[in-house]
Amino acid sequence: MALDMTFFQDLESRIPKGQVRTRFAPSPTGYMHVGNLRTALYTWLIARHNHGVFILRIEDTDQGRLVEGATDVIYRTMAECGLNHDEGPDVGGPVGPYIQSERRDLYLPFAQLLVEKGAAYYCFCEKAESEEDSGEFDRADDPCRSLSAEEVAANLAAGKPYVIRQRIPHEGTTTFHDVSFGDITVENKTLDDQVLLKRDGLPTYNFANVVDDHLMGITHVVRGSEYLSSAPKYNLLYEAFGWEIPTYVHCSPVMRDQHNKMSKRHGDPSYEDLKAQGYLTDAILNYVTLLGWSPKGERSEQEIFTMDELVEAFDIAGISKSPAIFDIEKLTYFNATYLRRLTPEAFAKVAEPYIRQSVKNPAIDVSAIAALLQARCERLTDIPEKVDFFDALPDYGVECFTNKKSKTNSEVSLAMLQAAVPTLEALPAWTDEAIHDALVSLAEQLGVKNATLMWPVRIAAAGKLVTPGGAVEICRILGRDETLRRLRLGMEKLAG
RNA sequence: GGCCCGUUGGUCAAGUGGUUAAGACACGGCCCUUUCACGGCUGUAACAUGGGUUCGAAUCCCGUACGGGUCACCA
Repeated sequence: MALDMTFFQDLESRIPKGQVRTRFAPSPTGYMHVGNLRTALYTWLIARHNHGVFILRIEDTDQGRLVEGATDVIYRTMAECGLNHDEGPDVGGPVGPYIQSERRDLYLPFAQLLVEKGAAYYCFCEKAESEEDSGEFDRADDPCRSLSAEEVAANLAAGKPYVIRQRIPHEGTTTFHDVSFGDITVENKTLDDQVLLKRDGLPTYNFANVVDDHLMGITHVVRGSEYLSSAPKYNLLYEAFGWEIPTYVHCSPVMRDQHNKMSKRHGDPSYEDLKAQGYLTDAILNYVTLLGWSPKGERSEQEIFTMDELVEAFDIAGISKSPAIFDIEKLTYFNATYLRRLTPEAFAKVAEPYIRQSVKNPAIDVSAIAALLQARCERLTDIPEKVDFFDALPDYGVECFTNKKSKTNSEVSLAMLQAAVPTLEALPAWTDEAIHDALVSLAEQLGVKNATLMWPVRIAAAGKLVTPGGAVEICRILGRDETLRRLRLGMEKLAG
């Protein structure tokens, strides 16, 4: 079964020399967790920083774990995050196909090539019998490892099912290099003769990776540190093929706490969950990038980066070795910062649906409320409960009128409202400025500090201790009639 | 259990033999102020541990502890 190597040589010739090529290769599980997102981000960043090519490859060699619509989640998330790929299943490219199941016929010849070279062998053993959980790793030699060529040929001719295993040397050590972990050496006797080609003819993840990464000209392999221990076997494979070994970039996991990785199982949020919780994509990306990576060079006090700035600054050497705990508090800080940096118009646009969740009254100016909210919310989902009072005056108690710092109590508040109502009623214009000036000068006339007048007005207008915006803005948005109605209601409460 | 990896404040982290051991989040205080925020200023807080090497170790070596990963015809 001769392999047409000229085909592959031709493929390689189509990849420009020296071009940095990275790939994000998820298996379609229907869920983009934070660790995955970060890996995708780093992979993309490495490609863009080096003006290279970013490839999306779908690894679906596990027929038992296919999830309906799962690739859509991947495409959607990548697109939403701006992690655009240059080559992939949907956009094509010179080294496709980009879905492993569509490349299934490719792997057998390579496995056979390895057999010819003596780096792999056919194994006809029955499927893993009783898990003899011996506890200790014991590389008991597979009997098929020493089958003669004739025996193999006979078994093959008899149509016996088989797998192809990697033949790992008994002696010596293997060393590989990782960008952040440095050189790691292991003894070959601790490595097992892993399966390369499964009984169903599909490659295992480890084999498909080596073959595909080579055929796709991948220069930087970015993946989770859980693959660190299989890296030596990769090197042995590359060496057997005579292929150039790519640069390895292993990333430590994103943890939920000291002991556990972030996981769907524990209810940790995925990218989509975070979106649903009111987090902005840019904030998530900024935070996640800094979770396990830090910019080189001058100490920066600034942690807010645009994607362009990240592309510029991203340096592989800045990736850290130790696991990082995901801190929702800090993500929230980033989100708040991004929210504040939006233009007022952009903020109003993203905030409107949330404001409308509790403010149904069409007469209310939503953009005016948005303006009050912009410096006051950390997550978009905080919004509805902050502005519900615009629609319906809450049932509040008179004790709300008492505030030490503003020097108000029930008695004072009643007097203030009695003075405020006619003043506001007589106002020629209903604007922030007009209301503000009128109330401030009223306070001056009454010989009280601004707060003494503003506090009762705000309480009566909003029926809430804490509100976005002050008395002036709230009255303005409520409108004259509703404001006066509420202030009079407050007076009744205080008088009664 | 074997093998591999990791360990700087509560969290993210800078640091590659000589620093008063950055910075960010969170937390405390002060200022601003019409509530709450925003903003500004400021404070508390760290090199897991024991041995070396060295004139000098967060930085290098060895051990210990703790944590993580891996040991599939899953990825």
